[in-house]
Amino acid sequence: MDEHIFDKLTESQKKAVFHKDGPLLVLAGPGSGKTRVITYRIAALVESGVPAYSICAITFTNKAAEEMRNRCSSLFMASRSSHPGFRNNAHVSTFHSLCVRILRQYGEKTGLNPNFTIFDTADQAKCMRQAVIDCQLDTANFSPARMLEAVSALKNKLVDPESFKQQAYDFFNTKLSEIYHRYQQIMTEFNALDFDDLLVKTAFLLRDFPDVREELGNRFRYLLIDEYQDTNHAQYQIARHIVSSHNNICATGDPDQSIYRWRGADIRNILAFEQDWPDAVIVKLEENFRSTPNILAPADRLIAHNLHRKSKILIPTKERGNDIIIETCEDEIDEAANVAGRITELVKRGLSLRNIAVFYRINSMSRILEETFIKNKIPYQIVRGVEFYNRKEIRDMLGYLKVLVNPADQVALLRIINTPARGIGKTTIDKVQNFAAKNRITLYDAFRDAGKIDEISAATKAKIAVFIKLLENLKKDIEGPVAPVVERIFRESGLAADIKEEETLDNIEELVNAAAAFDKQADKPTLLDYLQQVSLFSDADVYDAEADRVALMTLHCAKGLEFDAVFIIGLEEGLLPHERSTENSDDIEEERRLFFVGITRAREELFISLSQYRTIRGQLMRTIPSQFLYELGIESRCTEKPEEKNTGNCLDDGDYVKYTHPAFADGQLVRHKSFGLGRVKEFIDMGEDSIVVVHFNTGQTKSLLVKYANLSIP
DNA sequence: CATAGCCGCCTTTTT
DNA sequence: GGCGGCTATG
Repeated sequence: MDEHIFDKLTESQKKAVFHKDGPLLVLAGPGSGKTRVITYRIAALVESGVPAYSICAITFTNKAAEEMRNRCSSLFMASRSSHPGFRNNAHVSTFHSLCVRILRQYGEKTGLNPNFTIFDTADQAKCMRQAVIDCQLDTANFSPARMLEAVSALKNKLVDPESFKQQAYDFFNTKLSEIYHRYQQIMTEFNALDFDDLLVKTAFLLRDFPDVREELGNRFRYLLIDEYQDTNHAQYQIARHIVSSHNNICATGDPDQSIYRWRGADIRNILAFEQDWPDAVIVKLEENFRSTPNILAPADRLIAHNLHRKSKILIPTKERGNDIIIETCEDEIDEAANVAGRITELVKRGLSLRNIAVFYRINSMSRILEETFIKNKIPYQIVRGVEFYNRKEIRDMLGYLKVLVNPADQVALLRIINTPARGIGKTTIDKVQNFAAKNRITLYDAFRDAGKIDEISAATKAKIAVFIKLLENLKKDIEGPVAPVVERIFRESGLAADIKEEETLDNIEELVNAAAAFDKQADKPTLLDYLQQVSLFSDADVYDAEADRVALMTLHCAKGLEFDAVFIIGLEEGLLPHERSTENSDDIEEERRLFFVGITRAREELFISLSQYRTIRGQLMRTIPSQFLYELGIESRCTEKPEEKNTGNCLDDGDYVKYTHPAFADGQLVRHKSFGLGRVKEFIDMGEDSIVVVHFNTGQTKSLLVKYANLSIP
């Protein structure tokens, strides 16, 4: 490989890229080239004689993995010496994909059937519902979603049902431990794993089987982990086990960009790296190559408001650019129109749509944008959760495939048993389920033996027999490439005949295309591999960065991406920070990091907006500007909007707004020196003279001038 | 047993 | 506002 490939790296980047063996932590701010360091480090390792197949790189999303694989191969393409097979040999994937691989190979040691299905949130909810009912509890008090959240938190900390039972001290936790236990039982019966199980089972496998640990350590001599700040405890343990024999771990991350605490991400992983690996070399990347100083400085001021944080320097390398523009709009419709107008303007100035993105806090905010963009003929793509694989026809189709591969998957079986309608209704299913429970067999086997169930009429038995026959026939030819199998099953299952709308058909076609793409990249495609991969696929992975369309996505999805122009909308209390995160300061800090991540995606232009009114759940609400706006520390001029119609869209009728006074949200807890604790009843936004009405615990209600009241947030 | 329509539930972020 | 589950009706 030509030496000059590495020439464009900075000195500190080189230090990380050419680091020899042993633990290495790359602490780096946004836009400093972390991911680039990993890619080049893979190249440098191979260059120094390390076989590519002994390198394992972990990324946060499948999309990032795909990109890294591509970048690696183009790096090698650019070099004079070729490294054939490199692309296929280095393992680049997410933690979850790696775990599937490990479990498929070694899982049987723990009694795991390798044909397992991976359950998504909807499947999980069905099982959890059953678990709660089986524990004789009410799904109203123990809502399945809540229970799943609690169980997930336990799994992320690697707490199994048995050890949790030991530490469950009160009523709720005792019940939770029963539910957790039952839920895992059900999952085992169905031969299914949820997302968390993939990590948990792998971590325990590595913990309990030194031979597996050793084999994996030999297989992967180098482990590189990107976005280390967002790893959870289970992932941390897996990483530790893999490198236990050689300590060749390289992690990159930025504590200020940790935005997945709610999902179990443990920021301590990155903070304690030096304690975990005392001989670790730390490389800091402090230069930012992405954003203009006009964007970086406010981002820096914002994040400085986080108290639980090691401060670090962000050195801009770009020339001065345009200031951030903050705009106050009438309502969300006005806000969307404003974004559309701005985008039209940017395009006129020569920016291409693929370099523009709009970020928001919650998915539901995309709807108005979508409608507005259609009206204004602005091409866009929404990078959104699960969407595609959540469609009914897709789930039905996958249901058939799953049952064929894993007949124990009862959730899938129940889905397809009467889809399309074949005269097997609830009553019959109940009878068969009872039979299955009584004889301790799977539901699938119970259906196969339905002839033995007396309560079922002969006519229904015949229908069941037809169904079972259908499945056996479908199963006959499922070897080889997946796409033809999907197509055949679509026809023969009767789903095809049942389709009424054009769009549904298009979706199925897209599924077949996805299967064809899978066939193409797999050495030896199997239906099982396909299903296990499809379950890990999501929204962000479908995002096409090459397409000339504006990208719309949540702030969480924006991680790792960058654009010339960025819009962040909905800077309102309750939305950003989100109301569910306003209870404790740790949550607020995470919201602030989220905003920080959004801001630092912008290369040149950044537009931030808020609406004075917003319709939430059908109710028109007056909003309060987000506290984060003040924390940017900018004096913001409300500029004219492109399609100018002066309707008092700017605070204080337009001219000059200085974001210095704090805003209070309704219901917010505050403390006053003499009145003590109270809750905000109302906040009247009048700039410097804003009034806050507080109902104090003493029973009194007071209207206070914010600038004199000196309220603190407890 | 199938279907339609209604009611009540939840609604942050995602692998 | 959207979905899942339940009920009433054919």
